[in-house]
Amino acid sequence: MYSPSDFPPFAVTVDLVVLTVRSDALCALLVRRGEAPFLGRWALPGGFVRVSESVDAAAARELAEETGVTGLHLEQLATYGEPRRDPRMRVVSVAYLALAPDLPVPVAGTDAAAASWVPVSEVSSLAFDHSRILSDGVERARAKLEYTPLGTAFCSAEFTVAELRRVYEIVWGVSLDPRNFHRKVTGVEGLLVATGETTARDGGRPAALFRRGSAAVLYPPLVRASGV
Amino acid sequence: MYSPSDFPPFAVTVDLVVLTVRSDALCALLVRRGEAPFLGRWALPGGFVRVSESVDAAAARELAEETGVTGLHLEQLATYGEPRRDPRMRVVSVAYLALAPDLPVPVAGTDAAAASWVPVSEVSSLAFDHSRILSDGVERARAKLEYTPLGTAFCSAEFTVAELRRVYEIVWGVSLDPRNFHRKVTGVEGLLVATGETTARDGGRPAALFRRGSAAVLYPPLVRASGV
DNA sequence: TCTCCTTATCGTCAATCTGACGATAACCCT
DNA sequence: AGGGTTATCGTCAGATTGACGATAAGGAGA
Repeated sequence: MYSPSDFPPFAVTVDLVVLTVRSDALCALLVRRGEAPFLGRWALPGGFVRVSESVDAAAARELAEETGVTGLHLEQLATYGEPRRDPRMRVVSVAYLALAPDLPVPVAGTDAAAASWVPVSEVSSLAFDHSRILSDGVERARAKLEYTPLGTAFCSAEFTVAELRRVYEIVWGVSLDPRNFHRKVTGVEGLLVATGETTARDGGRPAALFRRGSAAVLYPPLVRASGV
Repeated sequence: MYSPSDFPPFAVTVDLVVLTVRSDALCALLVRRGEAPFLGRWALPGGFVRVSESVDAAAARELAEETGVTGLHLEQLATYGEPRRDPRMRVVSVAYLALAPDLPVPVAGTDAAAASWVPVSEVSSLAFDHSRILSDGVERARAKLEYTPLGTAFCSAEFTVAELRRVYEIVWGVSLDPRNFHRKVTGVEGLLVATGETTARDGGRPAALFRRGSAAVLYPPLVRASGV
């Protein structure tokens, strides 16, 4: 199989689809490219995998560099390896999906130009094949909200049912019945852990605060395209 | 970001998790390594991505070479990039999952040593990190049977409800109620298209033959761990 | 040919789940 | 105190589910 002598050399990079929910929109973290090709164009944050570093570790490192935060949910999305996706050389890019709560500031990247949160609905054409990667990431996030507790990754450590519902509404682009959503979400085993505290962020009746539970899979799932 | 001059070189390979259902077991296609390291050990089929070829195309090519069949379902599984997964050099491997109906013969690979179908329950430790890749592939297949029409990829072009049920039973390792399975599966929109023909393969009442429909997602899904 | 065996397919029924939506509860503001 | 707002609980009819009975339609052997 492998023959160490004559393998064709590739560059391997990681690209990050970092999503958050802020100001009523699903936003992605984008950087503006500071060099050719695609100079001045928006792109996904990312960079080379180092020789002694695992690909996963490279993604975590880039994520920390870009957001200034560690501990975010990070998972592999897919690998993109068309021969001509980078005009300069053969680059295979492993894309990762990260979900973040509404972070204080976009954090200026260490190397990249200005980084900022852009609503995914307003993203036009990105550098390289990054538009494709972004939409794959968004679709993955949408799908995962159905059957995993990933929606909570968009919330801070403690959150209310209404905040979680807003996440679902914004990511899915639908509106959900607050009463049915409350019933379902509190009924899913291991999704939410009540802290016992309440909060009154909105003038209405104070809402109970929850922390994410230990469930890895939602059963029953929250189905998209339904009145929930 | 990218700086073409000083990128660290990697070898990029594809590894294939090819699954089929045969003789009452979920089986994977394995090859026996003909060279060091791991000489004589079982491994997943795979090989180098060529310079001018996309990663997806490399996977499809290797799959055709190994099985002698084209047109199988093939999807990206994940990418494995630990620094020391190959003792000789830095190799990043993009793994693919392929599902095949019970193919006539294991087909001797062009370059690899003998290939054969091995029940996944009997697979012990494979070369490299291939055990991990295989179990990721099996888990992906199990999960995808729930909400995609992928079970049909294990069947030939025309199949009966009972054949599809056997696929589910074997892959999930459970036993399903034939009556409820029949009701659900024929109730899912776009999953099955009746051919109008029947077959009597098993002594019992002849079963209607179906072809896979156009549905990409099963709604409602067939939930695992239930009496279906 | 008739009976039995096997598998396919259709029905039934109670328990559960779902979506729609009414009713309260508990806060804020004026 | 009254009105506005959000949270949470309840109710109810319709759909879905799992368990399982009943019937259909073939083959094998008596």
